[in-house]
Amino acid sequence: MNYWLFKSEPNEFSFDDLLNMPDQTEHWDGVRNYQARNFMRDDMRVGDLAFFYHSNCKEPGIVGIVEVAAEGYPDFTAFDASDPHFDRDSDPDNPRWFMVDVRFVRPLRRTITLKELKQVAALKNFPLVRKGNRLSVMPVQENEWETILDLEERRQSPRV
DNA sequence: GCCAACGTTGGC
DNA sequence: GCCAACGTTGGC
Repeated sequence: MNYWLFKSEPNEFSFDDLLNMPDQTEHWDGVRNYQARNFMRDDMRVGDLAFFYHSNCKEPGIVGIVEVAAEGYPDFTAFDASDPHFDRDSDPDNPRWFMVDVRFVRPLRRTITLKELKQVAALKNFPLVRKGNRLSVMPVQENEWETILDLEERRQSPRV
């Protein structure tokens, strides 16, 4: 089993939006980055757990946990000329972009902010906290996953 | 294959 | 709203 992190802008699609979807599940469409695509197409398995991260908002941070509910399959929004993520070069017979389905698991007890994550020595190599990072889907190492869950139980920025 | 130009991401 | 950092594109 692997761990992941999904970024989303809450004014586009928030963790609460996922909670309100039928079956609390939604496809993760619109990823147009090859590295992120490869994770979804090749590496994610049903039951993998992931953090849900709110980006480009007032308080960027991890707000909840989701699970992979369906493994990689073609992102059909790439074939829809009316969709903002349309890609005329993605051939339905040889799709360029893939997505998975994610299902709501639980909210965190509190938002773990990017600011806080950046202060944790054990997360030094976590791609999310590295300067200029733009990956919207990324792996989380098991020790990083546990470090972050430990932070959840604390009231404020710890020294790790 | 190099790299400048461009568009996008996303924190601040 | 600004802008640094990044990935992609396309001319050569």
